[in-house]
Formats: sequence, structure tokens, C-alpha cells
Amino acid sequence: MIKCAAYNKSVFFAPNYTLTKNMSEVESFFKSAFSVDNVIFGFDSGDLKILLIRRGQQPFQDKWALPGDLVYPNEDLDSAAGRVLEQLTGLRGVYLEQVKTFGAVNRHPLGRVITVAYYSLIKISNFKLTPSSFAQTAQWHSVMEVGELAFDHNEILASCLRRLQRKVRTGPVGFELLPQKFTLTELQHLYESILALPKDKGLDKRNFRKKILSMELLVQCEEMQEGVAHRPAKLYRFDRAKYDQFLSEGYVFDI
Amino acid sequence: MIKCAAYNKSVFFAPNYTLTKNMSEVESFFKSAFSVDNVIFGFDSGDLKILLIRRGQQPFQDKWALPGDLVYPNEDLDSAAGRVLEQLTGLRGVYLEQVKTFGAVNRHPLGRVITVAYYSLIKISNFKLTPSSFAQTAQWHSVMEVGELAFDHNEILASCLRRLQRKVRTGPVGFELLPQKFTLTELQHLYESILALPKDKGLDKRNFRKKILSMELLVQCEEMQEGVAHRPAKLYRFDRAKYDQFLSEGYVFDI
DNA sequence: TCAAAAGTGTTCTTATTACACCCATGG
DNA sequence: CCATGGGTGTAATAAGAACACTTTTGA
Repeated sequence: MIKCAAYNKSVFFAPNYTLTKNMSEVESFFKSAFSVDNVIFGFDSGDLKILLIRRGQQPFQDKWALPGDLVYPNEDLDSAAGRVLEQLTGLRGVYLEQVKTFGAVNRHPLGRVITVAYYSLIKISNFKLTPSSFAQTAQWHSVMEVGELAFDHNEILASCLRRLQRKVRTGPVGFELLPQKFTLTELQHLYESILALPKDKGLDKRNFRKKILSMELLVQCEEMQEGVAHRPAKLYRFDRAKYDQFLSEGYVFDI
Repeated sequence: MIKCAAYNKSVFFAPNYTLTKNMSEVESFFKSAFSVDNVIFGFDSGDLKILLIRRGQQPFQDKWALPGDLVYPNEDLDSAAGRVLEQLTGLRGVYLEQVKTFGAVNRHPLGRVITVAYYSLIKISNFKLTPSSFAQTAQWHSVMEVGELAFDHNEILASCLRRLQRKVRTGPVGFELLPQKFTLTELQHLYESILALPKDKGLDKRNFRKKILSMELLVQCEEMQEGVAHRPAKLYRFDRAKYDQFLSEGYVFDI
């Protein structure tokens, strides 16, 4: 006898299913829900940060947690993750990447919830908490100083950080965390921060600049840095059009 | 007013929830299910293959589909993917990697089903279909000649293949697809096949061997290849213990 | 004039590429 | 003895790593 019931157990495959029919069998498949959790990265004061929310209710009341929500019935997963971000920050069209789905049976103390983890990259300078009750409970935390989070959110954060660390070296996503115009030193510090390089093992300034400029993906702005108590740096911006063209010619970003 | 209901809508957060209470609101979150789909890769006759199942029922009756199943209520996601594989092949302890979750609202014609995609790597020489009804409907297909699959399974396959293509260059997973003892030429053909290199752009034999042997992760077996109508090749095996040791010393596999 | 960060080239080392012939076996 | 794939080294090129001083500004 074959055990793999495959999709047969699903109500969607029982031609004459109603919600009250065969409940004992079907019920168990539906005492479950799915959610998205979003690790929202920002970069500020040379430090990689994430936006956390202090939980107002049980379970894990008063613990910090990743922003997340159940996925609405008529909503794609990516949309749900985007919605969570927009409701919290008001930002749209932000870089968003699905990372991994967490579904351990007991990951949620009150029932079966599997969660799809995403991370987003935002320009923290654009950031303003929406004027809502969230404003009181959402806060930036240095990634390196995050304590014990609710649920399995430490594990989720670790996965998303590892993914970002890989991604930042194989795609031009670092720029999503910087203002439109940035200095090469800022960019270097961003990389060092994401890659969690110890201060004495940082990137070599000359080699980094040589490498990044040789890609020809940055264009120098007219303006210079202003108001600093030292020689002002040149400002650059990422040239996405050029990158898209290079991409179509088979170029692979690698740093 | 804050819109992000967060977890509040979940029955798990309503302290006095029963299945019949507040059905109109809660119902919609539970007219949904989650499944796993597993892209099972094998390597045979110099060709990368996947195991597909011909569907016996609607929807997509008689179409080829990835093996998959709903996730049982008391089962982790990885376990579910492993179970699907074991029920189909009888194999356990096989390489398994989660890739991506697909949850487009209309990906399943009969309801909301989000599916977590996995791929597995099996030594096809170990493979024997379990003596079940599956035996009649499961079949190996060359990855390059897969036609139109059920649901969004072509998209899932594409994601899993891309992931395998990256993984095989950054981790010692290719060996999972070969017999314990293999020749360097077999290994090279495996790489060429996974990376889908056109025949005239294949890897250079000498450079490939130099690179792979310089890693010192292969040990030469006593035996030689037998029964071939040409000079018999040396057989090698992957030394996992050595790899684990290298790993702990900070080694990174890269090919 | 001092502090602080910006900016800039060269040498050395290592990894990658390109490339052609002899060898061992079975039929 | 022939067809088939196995096995081997070197030279050229490209990429990465190491490294120190001068410049410009504001305070």
C-alpha cells in the first residue's frame, strides 16, 4: 500500500468538499497558518542595523521580534513581505529578497505556523516610522548587539545575514543601503560592516577603490562632501542603467 | 489607526479560540495549506536527470509533476521533503536543500497552497523505485528535455537548478550524485552537465584535474576502472573527513 | 599648525588560462 | 593494429595582496 497521500488529503482535491465535511481528517491540515517575517536592514553611523519590534502581547511579550504578519488569503508572499515593510516604514519599491522558510513543528508555541523569511534593504536616511502605535515599539538595533529575540527569530536573522553577506559580494545590492550619493569610504565601511570584518582585518583602502572603480559602475557626481573637518571626499552614485547593460552582456558582479 | 494586524488575526493569538468561533474572519486564513515539492536530481549516462511523476488525477491529470506532498501537522518541513523522497525511492540520509517557497495566490487552481521547494541529490546507481503504484508513474527525465510540467513546477525546477549550479561550485555536493568511486572524467562530465556548458565550451581536462586534485579532497582508490575498451581510469573517492577538517580550519571550497 | 580622513602606484605573489602529445586497454 | 578515452606539464596572463606617503579641509 502506498503511503504518500500526496495532495489527496487536501480539501482542494476532494471534489465535493465543504468546510464541515470530513472535518476530523481535514481539520488537522488547517490548524496551521503561514506568515512572513522581514529582516529590515539599514546602515547608519558605520553600523549595520535591523528594525525590531517590541511585542505587546503573549507569547514573548516585551521581547524584541522581527516585523512580520500572517499572509492574507489573496496576497502573494512577496507582497506580504512588502506590506509589512510599508506599514512600518512607509517605504515602497524597496529591495526585498526571500531567504528561507522556517517550519519546525514547535517554532510557534501556540500552533503550527510556518514563516517565510525575507530581508529588505533600506536607505535609512529615508526612514521615518509611520505615525502609529508602531512608532513606540519599533527600534533600530545594531546587528552585532541583538539579544535574544522572540520565537526562532535569532535563527531567522542569522540566515538572512548570511544571505546578505553572500549577496553583497555577488550583486550590486550594497548601494540599496546607502544614500543616492556616497563616498568610497562609506561604501567600504558598508562592506566591512556587512561582512563583519574585525577592525584589524578590514579591506585595504587602495585595493578596494581600485577594484570598485574598475567595475565602471560608479559615476562621480559634481558635488563633493560638505561640512566635514577634513579633506572633503568625492561623491559617487551607482549607475544602474550601466549595470543592466553590462548584465545583458554577460557581466557578473563579484567583489 | 494601525492596519498591520500582525499576528492578531491568527487563531493562535485569540486566547479563547475554538474552531467554530468567529469563523467568518478566521476561516479565510485557513482555507490554505502548505506542501513541499522535491526536485530529485540524479546523474546517469553523462546527463543530469530529475525524477518526475505523472499525475493520475485532476488538476493537470496526465501531466508530469515534481514529487511533493502536503506537510503533515506534526512534521518539520525538511522531514516532509525527506519523506517524499523516501516514499518514492526508499533512500534515506540523502543530501537535501531547501531552495525557495512559492506562494502566488493562483499557483494552485483549486485553492491557496504555498509550497516549499527542495532539491535532493541521489546516487542514481542506488536508485530503485519502491514497488508501489508509483513505480508505474515515476520516471527519470533529462533536465534539458523536460517539457511543460504541472502547476508552476517549471519555475520551481528552474530555481532549484540555478541553486544547484551555484552550490556545486561552492560546496562539495557534486559527489552526492556519483557512486562512491568515480573517475575524474566522470566528475568533470558531472560538472559540465550541471553547469549546462555547451560541448564546445567544456572544461579543460588538464586544468580541471589540476584544480580538483590540488584541493586534496580526493583519495585514489586501489582499484582501477574495469571492463572499458580503453586505458582504464584511476578511481577516486571524496574524503569527507578531510573536508570536515579543512572546513574547521577555515577552508572554502570553490571551483 | 594640527587632526582627520582623502587620495594615489608599484611590486610581488598567486591563480587562471591556453595548449598537444603519448599511454593502456579491448575488440 | 586501431579506436577510445586516460593521463600529463609549461608558459603566458590576469587577478589579488601588501604596502606609505602627500593632500585638503575645518577647527
